[in-house]
Amino acid sequence: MLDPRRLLTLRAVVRAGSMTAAAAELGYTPSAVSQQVAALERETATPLLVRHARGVLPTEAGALLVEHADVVANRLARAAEEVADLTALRAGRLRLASFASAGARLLPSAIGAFRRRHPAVRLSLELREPDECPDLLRDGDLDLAITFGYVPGPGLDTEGLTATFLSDDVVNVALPAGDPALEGTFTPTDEIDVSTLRDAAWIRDAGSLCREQLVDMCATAGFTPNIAFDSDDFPMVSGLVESGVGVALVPDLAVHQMGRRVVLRRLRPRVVRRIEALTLPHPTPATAAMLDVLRSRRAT
Amino acid sequence: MLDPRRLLTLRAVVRAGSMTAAAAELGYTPSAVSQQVAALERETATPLLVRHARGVLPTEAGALLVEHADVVANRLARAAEEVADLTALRAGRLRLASFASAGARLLPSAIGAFRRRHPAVRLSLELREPDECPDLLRDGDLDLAITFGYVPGPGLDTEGLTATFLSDDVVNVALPAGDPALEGTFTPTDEIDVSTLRDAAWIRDAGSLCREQLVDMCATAGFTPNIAFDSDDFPMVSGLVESGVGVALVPDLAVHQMGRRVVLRRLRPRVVRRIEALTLPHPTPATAAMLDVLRSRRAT
DNA sequence: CCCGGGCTTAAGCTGTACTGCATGCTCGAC
DNA sequence: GTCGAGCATGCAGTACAGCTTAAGCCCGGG
Repeated sequence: MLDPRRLLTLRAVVRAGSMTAAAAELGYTPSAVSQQVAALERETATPLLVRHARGVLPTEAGALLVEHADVVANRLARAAEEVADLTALRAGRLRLASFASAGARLLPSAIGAFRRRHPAVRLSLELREPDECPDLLRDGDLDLAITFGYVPGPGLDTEGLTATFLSDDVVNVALPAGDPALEGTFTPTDEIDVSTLRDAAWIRDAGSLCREQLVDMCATAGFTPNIAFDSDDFPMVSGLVESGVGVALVPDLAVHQMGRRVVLRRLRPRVVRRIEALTLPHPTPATAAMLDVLRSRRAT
Repeated sequence: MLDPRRLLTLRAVVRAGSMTAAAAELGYTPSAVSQQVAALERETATPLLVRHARGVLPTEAGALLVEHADVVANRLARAAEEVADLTALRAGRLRLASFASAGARLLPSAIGAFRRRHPAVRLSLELREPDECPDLLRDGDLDLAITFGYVPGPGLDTEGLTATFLSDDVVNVALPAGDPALEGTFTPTDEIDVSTLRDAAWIRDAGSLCREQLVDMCATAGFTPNIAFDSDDFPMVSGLVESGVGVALVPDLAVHQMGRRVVLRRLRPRVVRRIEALTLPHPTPATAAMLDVLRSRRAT
């Protein structure tokens, strides 16, 4: 493989028509350029220039090398330019992940704002459970993940990652509408003590964190929940609750997926999902920009 | 424009998966590689690698640069390879020039032999008068020229060029077939003294060297020729001679273009066109190969 | 808790490659 | 013919880029 440095000086020489002119362009002395070309001719064991009284002309081999040098030079210039585009957010990509209910409720408006500000950045979003995200981030398969962790609760292993608090998602319990007076209301009015639900049958969200959370919460209250059903779909959970199969935990973000014949109550002690944005500690420009957007939404 | 050297080490690092492995491949210490990458990150003001416990992974910018580096590396390899092809005559071109009669008689078999030996070399041939060729060669517009110079005569200005003798082309005088006994013979048998032609009308080859040569020759013999006609076409010259318009100088190489009703005689003093191959002093491989072919033909 | 693999940093050295200058060459002008 | 301008080149000296060495740090695993 030829020395690219020398190839580029050959290119400058041929374009300028003389070593002296090329040297002036490159900020060198003619002697330096001459030595570079001589070195390249040694490398290729081929004369590349024919020396004239008033400059030089390329041989066939020289002209061939200049063509390649043009491509190389263009690539080097484009490479620098594209990296600049990346940092200026005139290009690039942002790979997002989020859990389902945030993807549906929280992200769309943020994504819209981001796209208006940086239309050239390609966005992608995949649905991921919070506990999958840290490894995906660490492996470089993801740029930003919207996750949650239950409070109280163990939280995620975010070693080596940066977590940005976004909001708290309060968890309710969904009850079948036994009292006709409550039908049609989605606003959680009264609180209900967890221990009250000691004997209830539970319909459980199938997400791995939610599964554990239910068991942990009940253990704290001193009992083991009776799991009647696992489902990963809130409309279905809603149907099961309405049919009287059991009760279910439903965070605020998923409330809109509940049917009309379900009653929601706050829990006591209060259970919250802490929603965070997870990133690598040195975020890419696009990632940082999205964090800005998310933080600004939080304020409003 | 980025430093291509550093770009290529970045490529090696990403391909190897770690700086240490890349260093081993490149024959450097890990420290050297680390410094190169750090320099590139400074140049681009962008992190290019994310450091892990067991190696490194490229950031988006890093991956982008590696793509460009791949192209650069391929080009550098191809460039070296194609230059090697050129010197090994597996590629390249050979631009020939010759005067008309050599192009028709002397070159075809040489070109055939060359093509059999080096089929990958692209050949081109243009018709040029000898006095045009030195400048074309010096300007790099030509690789090899078949030329002639009259002996005795001034010869060409071949300063800075290399001339390879190929053959001597003896010049005859073409006379109208006044004697019916001579009709139908093309073999120049007897000689004729130039001074004998003092009063003849001349049909002159229009080629610049031939025009002068006729005048010079006659001046040496002590008279000025009476030019009746200039033509650049030997069949036409032949016709004019046959019609009795005048006499003409016809070298051996053009004899086959003469009609049947023309008589040819050697001149005294003998006039010869010295046929040479003209090249630059450091011929390209293809040019050298063609010189070999021409020299070997000369021997046979 | 220690160990090992890997990246980084600082310091020092080496070799590449640039400068400066003298030389040789060609061409054009006087 | 002589001289000067413009250009390429070679040599000696030098400076700096980039390498090595050595030490340190971080992280993950036994």
